[in-house]
Amino acid sequence: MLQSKLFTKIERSFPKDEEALNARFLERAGFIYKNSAGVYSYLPLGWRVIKKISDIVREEMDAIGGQEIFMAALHDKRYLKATGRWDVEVVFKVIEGDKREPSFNISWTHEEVIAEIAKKYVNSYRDLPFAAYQIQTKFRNEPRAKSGLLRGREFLMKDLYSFHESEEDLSRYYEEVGKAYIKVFGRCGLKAFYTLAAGGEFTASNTHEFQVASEVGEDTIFACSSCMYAENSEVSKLKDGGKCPKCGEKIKETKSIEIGNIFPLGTKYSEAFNLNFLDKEGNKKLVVMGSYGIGVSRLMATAVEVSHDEKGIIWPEAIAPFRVHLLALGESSAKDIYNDLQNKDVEVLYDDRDVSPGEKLVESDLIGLPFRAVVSNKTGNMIEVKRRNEKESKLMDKKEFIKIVS
RNA sequence: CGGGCUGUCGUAUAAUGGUAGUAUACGUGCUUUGGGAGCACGCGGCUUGGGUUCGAUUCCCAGCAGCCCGACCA
Repeated sequence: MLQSKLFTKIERSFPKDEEALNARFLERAGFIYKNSAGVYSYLPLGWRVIKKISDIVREEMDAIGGQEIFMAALHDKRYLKATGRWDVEVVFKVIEGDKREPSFNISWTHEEVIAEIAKKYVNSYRDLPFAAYQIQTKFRNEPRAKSGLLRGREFLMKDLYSFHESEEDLSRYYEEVGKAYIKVFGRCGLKAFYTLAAGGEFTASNTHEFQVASEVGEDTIFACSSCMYAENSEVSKLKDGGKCPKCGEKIKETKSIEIGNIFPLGTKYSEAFNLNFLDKEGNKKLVVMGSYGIGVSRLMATAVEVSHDEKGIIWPEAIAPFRVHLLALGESSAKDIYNDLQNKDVEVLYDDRDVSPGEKLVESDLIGLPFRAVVSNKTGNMIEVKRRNEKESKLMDKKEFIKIVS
């Protein structure tokens, strides 16, 4: 993409009303736009990141048999009333000025909705197990939105739901999902702790969260960085400096950001919706469910929080909006290199604007693409290539450069 | 929802009870080109309502909005 065509621009200064680093960088560099507190729009650069993350999530969910769907965001009150969760909703009045009681909520989670859908198709043990997921906007009536994209009233979430004939089969799948989640976060450049936690609104049993160590996190965990096991301080009996119950290494107390969670739901929702099946012996049984979430937009913010320097973002390669930032300084042109990269399907942002070298370099650091390639009258026929996470640049010819970034 | 702080050109800021300034962005022209270039000209602003006052962007009250702390929470 030509940077001169990008409709967003980079601000000279940080927004005055944001303290959270993810919001400061992402807003200033034009990745996102704040419409209201905790309500953000994704602009071209930001949406590219979201798409990268979503694609990784899709690949890993598909790999464990998840079938992608897209459910309604407006939920009649009967759904949440069936499970006694109607008092925690974000309500929606269908007609403005309507004085009647609200009868719909806007989606904050989909256990009830998918349980009802599943009821239509599940009759026999032969129909189980299966899993379905979606990536969709979730709405939460947060008393206090904060920390940029980390806690919004509206956010993007991947939610996966699984259906089983027994607790044992749920456990099997639950672990499979846990492993897929570690893969997702790893591919996104994040080291996540597999963390024992409480179930909250969703289930009475213990659950697991995926936590990324960060000072700005809202959670406190006791974590073993040797085997990546952790326990949330809400439920843990571990101590800072104690021994990891899994591998015996030292436990450290740390603040962390929750970027995913997995819930063994049991039969709470299938009971509420009479989601039954007949087993091999012809006995009627309740379907056993699990639900599994990844905060897609929160993941983007987390990547910024854990990967940046004083000059800007340092995107993990797999989720960077582009792979290469190509800068033409001064009178020079990098049009031919740009075309070559595009022919090789290398995602490149070409700064072809008529602005000073300093401005291009500063803004390039802020945007934080993995590779910066500079062409100027100093480089001659060569290209100065620098990785965003390294200090030194290298001069190389076009052939070598294309080989490295392809 | 309780507490605190803050609302001034697009952005970031300054001053002021009596004509609101600077930087940057933007427009025009010329020069310039390796870490946010220079000159000239131009465009553009006091969150809303009430109160005090001859006069309020400024002081007071309330609302609204944003951020932070707490409670709550993916």
